[in-house]
Amino acid sequence: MFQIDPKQPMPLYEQIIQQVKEMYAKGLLKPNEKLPSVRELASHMVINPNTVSKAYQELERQGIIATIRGRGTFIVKQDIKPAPPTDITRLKDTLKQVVINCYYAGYFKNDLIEWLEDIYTEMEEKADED
Amino acid sequence: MFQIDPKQPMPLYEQIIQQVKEMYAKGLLKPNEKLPSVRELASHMVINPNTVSKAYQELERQGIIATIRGRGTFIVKQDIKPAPPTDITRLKDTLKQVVINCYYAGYFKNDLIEWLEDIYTEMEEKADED
Amino acid sequence: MFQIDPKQPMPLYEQIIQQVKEMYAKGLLKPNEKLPSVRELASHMVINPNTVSKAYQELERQGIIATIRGRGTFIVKQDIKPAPPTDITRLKDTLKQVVINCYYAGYFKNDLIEWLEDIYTEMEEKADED
Amino acid sequence: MFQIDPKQPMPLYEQIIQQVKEMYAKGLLKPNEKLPSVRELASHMVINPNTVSKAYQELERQGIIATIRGRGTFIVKQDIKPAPPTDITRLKDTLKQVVINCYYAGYFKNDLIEWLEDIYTEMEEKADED
DNA sequence: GTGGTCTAGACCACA
DNA sequence: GTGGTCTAGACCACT
Repeated sequence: MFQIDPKQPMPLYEQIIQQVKEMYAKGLLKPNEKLPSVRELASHMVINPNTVSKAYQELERQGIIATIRGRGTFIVKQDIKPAPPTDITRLKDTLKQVVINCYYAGYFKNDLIEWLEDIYTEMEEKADED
Repeated sequence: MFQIDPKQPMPLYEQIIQQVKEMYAKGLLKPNEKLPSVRELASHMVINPNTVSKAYQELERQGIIATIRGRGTFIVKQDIKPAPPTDITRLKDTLKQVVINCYYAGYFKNDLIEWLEDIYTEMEEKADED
Repeated sequence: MFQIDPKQPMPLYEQIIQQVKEMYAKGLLKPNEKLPSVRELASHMVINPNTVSKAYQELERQGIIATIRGRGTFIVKQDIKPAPPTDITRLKDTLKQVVINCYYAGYFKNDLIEWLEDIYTEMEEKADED
Repeated sequence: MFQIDPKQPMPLYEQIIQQVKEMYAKGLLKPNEKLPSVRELASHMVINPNTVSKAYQELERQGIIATIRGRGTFIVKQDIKPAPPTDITRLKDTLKQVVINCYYAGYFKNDLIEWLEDIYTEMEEKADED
């Protein structure tokens, strides 16, 4: 279900967060769907339960999921709210960094737009499969 | 000249690296141009010389700059070499994360393409000013 | 385990790098084996942790070891990839310098070949002990 | 005549030393032959005279050259004296490092022996040309 | 516990 | 003047 790699620079708990968000964006996780429990996921991924717990807490803080005591953790229906300008600036900055590093790798505007198309196509395909 | 912000999550030395790469990509730094000395830049930025030194060493490792002993550090002419596939995968992954986080912020394909256009326009403008 | 000598002209951190590479080449360090922690090695060698850290970071950059966050650093399985021509030229140059300095010390081709034999014999012996 | 590269890690003055020693070993410089003056060589190489001076001083210390006041600097006839054991250990260590770094570059005993043959062949050829 | 970052300040080699 | 190395000691993020 989830794929994480401890050797990657991104923290494990953040890899989990990204995966959940990605799966929701792709439609692989629907609102009200139940997520695996912390212990279940941790043992399945062979990582520390605290790490999974931290990911879930952060996801809950972001309003992506909600835990109901004694029942489990569930995906929450997202109402897209306009993000604070700080976040948008951060996103643009990250994008700019990608652009610059692509420059040094020999990839330019058209390549990046193509990559974007690919990513969105992949997301929609997954969504249609359901 | 350089602008860094200690409050940002990105390490100071990496902010410097990004700035140098950005300035070169924009044409604000030309090959063979001398960079400020480690001490100079450090005192100007009010940070520790070691931090600047670390940034310069990493830039040298990436082949962006070269140090000539006792003389200083200089921008190196870039021959754009095809990046290893690992790096390209990393770049694509970073882009995918931006896409997903944009999804939650209510920005989609067209917005991102527009942002890309803006970034490239900004880069070319700077390059033309010389 | 490791032996370093602060009196030698080679920087401490590079001595560590060489030792790790030597031990791996000799088979004394196996893939996936854990290296001592930065603090552990530093206190054992009576040097500053930063120095060990620098050595480990450079080894990671060279793909010899990998760090897993919060877990430690581990030897990585080496896939011997053809080195860039620049590196080979550097190796040949270093070898040439050895030859020249041997000339002045009164040692010539046969002596050097004998030394090479000795070095390779030593490496294989260690490898067989496992 | 001499070729030096300020971007290489070896100090300029040591590059000069190595070149002189190499040329003597190859027979391109004969005993009693006059070397260019410090200022001459410095202006020809576009480097600081102090750097050339330092190289010459070190060469003189090693007994490779001798300066006669008012006359110039001359190559000294080498009587090969047995090197102190410390130096031999250092040479062997350097050789071992080359071996280890060759290991990671995918070159092994036979390759190194071949390289050695090449270097000695090159030296003898030059010597015969005179 | 692990490694990563940063500071302050020292000393050295090189040009 | 330049950058490189090393120390001592602090703080942080991650597991």
